[in-house]
Amino acid sequence: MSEDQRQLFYHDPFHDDQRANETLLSFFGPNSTITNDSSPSNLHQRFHDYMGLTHFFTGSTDYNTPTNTFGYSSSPSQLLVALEDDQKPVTDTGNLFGVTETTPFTPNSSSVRSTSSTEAADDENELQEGKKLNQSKDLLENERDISKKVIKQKKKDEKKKREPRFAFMTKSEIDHLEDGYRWRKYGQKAVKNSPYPRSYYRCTTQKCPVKKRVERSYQDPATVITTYEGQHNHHLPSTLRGNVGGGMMYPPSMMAAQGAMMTDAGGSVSFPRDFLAQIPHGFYNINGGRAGGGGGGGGSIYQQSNITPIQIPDYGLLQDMVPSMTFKPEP
DNA sequence: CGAGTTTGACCGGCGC
DNA sequence: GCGCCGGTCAAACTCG
Repeated sequence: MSEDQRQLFYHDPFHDDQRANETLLSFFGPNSTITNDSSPSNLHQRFHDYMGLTHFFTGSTDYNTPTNTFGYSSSPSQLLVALEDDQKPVTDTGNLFGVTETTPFTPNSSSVRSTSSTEAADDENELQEGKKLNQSKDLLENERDISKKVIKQKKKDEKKKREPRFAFMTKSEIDHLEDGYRWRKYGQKAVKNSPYPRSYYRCTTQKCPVKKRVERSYQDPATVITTYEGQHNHHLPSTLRGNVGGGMMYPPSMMAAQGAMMTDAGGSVSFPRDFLAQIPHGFYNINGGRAGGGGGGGGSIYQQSNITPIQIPDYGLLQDMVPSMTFKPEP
């Protein structure tokens, strides 16, 4: 790997701060070797490397797949790399976005209460009225204290056990890339050593725990680093960009690509569909704004999406890796 | 008027 | 203990 590559793939987007455990992974998986070699065998290898990540992406429920997490981009951008929370190879499936373990917390007051209620019963027989009042007062306070402590501890634990994260870099002029979900900005902070601020977004869907951070790389201002945290517990908002929640909206060229790949021998996976579905931002884009409005005829991804091809140093263009996709602009 | 954004304040974790 | 920093809150504001 060249130094450039290393920087591109292993640069901590958060400036190597305490989140050093967030490792930048190649979009094609940690073990993939990405070169400019676009020979069929190599592409096959790339594909399988990628599919490792794809399987990781694929959740058990529809809305937990990155397909839905990322939704459908309408921003002119291009995915560069993806990174994931842990350094370990991406092998687990379906847990990328945090999975399920968000157990709703209820302070353990029931046990506290049962204890206190028995004690209170004993007290009834043994203590005088005033004493009883004082004791129950104390008990109440104790209960409160315990609850507070439990809540504090729980919060601590929750912090330790951070939501899984997934981050990726895109080339985009737009900071906040459209991904099909609705986000509410709840904060913005200046980033140390960077002229560009970091924005904090929360999914606007009720009780959805997903957050995302968006910041521009100070090393490459054209690069936007997006970090998702948590897992959507709902489908894509159907009101957004037409019926995105309901079905795929591939451009004709992609459908063609899908067909081409699905007939490909040996592949047990429906590559283009899966692949495209996993692409977070910008490979195609229903845009230049709205899917519903765009309308119109077929054409290339570029034509439909404003995607500008970019050359990543030392890497092939992504369309080299995915030759079945119609990446060339139509004349 | 509701939904989303802005922005200063606040809080907790962490390193020194 | 103190200061720094990242993350979040919430009041004020904007926009459609």
